[in-house]
Amino acid sequence: MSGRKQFDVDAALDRAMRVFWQQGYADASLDLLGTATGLGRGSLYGAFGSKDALFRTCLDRYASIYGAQYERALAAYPDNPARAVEAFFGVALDRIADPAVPGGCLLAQSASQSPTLNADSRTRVRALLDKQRERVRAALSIPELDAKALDDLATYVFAVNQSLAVLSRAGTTGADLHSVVRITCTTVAETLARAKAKSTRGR
Amino acid sequence: MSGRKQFDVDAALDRAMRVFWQQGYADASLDLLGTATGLGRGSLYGAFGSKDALFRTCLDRYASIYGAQYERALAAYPDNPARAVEAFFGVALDRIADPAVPGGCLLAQSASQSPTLNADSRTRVRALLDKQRERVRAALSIPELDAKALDDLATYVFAVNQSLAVLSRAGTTGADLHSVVRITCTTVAETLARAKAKSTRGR
DNA sequence: AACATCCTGGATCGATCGGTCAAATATTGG
DNA sequence: CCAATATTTGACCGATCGATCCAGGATGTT
Repeated sequence: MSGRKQFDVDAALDRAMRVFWQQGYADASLDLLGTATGLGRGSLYGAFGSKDALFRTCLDRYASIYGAQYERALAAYPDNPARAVEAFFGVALDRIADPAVPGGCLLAQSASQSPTLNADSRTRVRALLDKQRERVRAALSIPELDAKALDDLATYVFAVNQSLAVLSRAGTTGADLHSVVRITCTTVAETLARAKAKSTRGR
Repeated sequence: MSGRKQFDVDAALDRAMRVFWQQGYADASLDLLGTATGLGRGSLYGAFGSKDALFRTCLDRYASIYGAQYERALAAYPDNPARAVEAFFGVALDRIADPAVPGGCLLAQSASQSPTLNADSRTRVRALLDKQRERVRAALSIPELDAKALDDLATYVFAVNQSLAVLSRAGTTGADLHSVVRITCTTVAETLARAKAKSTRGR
């Protein structure tokens, strides 16, 4: 046995992830990926199998990194779902405003380009997004809210979060995004308060 | 003089528009466009100049068709902005549910792929979207709402509308989209009511 | 030091892209 | 019915794509 790995796989994945993130799947050519990672085509294929497989690995890495951030934010206020959602959006806004990483959201833009993706990648994107929505749903769950209302509210928060990424890519200013979040958070807080009030009244 | 136009330009534009709409700019190849319109490459270039120019013409056509629908909906309830917004979303939901046209929204997905577009096309997309947002702003304008709150609310409605298109492309069900719209409309109605109440109180 | 093993970089493949051009076709004016 | 003119067609171009392959180099064991 000999000839061990001669490059840092994680570092290369980070670079590749950013290329996909910034360019989208189709416009992330192997040349770009190779330049960004400092690897030749042969190395990329040897290490990851194919462009599709590399993409999926990057998706997982992205979901792992930012999914954990979302989870932390949602868990920060276990007794106050409205505040938790606020923190959730804060993660997205911070990431979007961070000049060190590309704009938007890798998952969101992958989803928007879904029809042109490989079937496997499309499935993976869907699964990762569903997981994110489920996290929001769990954080919003309070006894006073029935299942249908909970699903709707989670879908709503999830939808707005997706739109933040898309809008920022389209050129919407950070101030406008904050406005959207502010209104959304108000809606969530009021919806929850209304559910509680109704529950108390009906008791 | 002789040799007049031998094909229906509008019909060809309709076909081309749907190809861009369904495939996105990059994946709408000239072969696909040619097959869809029944025209050869030479004809396309003779009539429209370039792929970019054809795309922009399709953008304008799209904005003209659906912009008019949005405008009609918003104007249907001149004294009730909340109802107007409801009608506005109704147009989007109907179009998304219509099996006769591709899913999503040509402008929304063009915006989401903005970074890979030609600079001219990108500018055009931005302009058309700004126009749409301005329409919403005008419909929401009531004396009791100050400029900042009006801008924020218009941005919010605009953002949710964009997200509907993106989400539907990503596989979100029509029922979920309706839920998002319902919550959003409630928010708009309450925001407007709150502004009116505050204005009366402060008088 | 010599060997076996794997990684690396670059040449190369077939396919497809947007765009161009000349020959063939269709239409209109005389 | 013929000639003039514009349009349509399909072959073709250079560029770029994802993917493959192989010779050469780096690495760790013996």
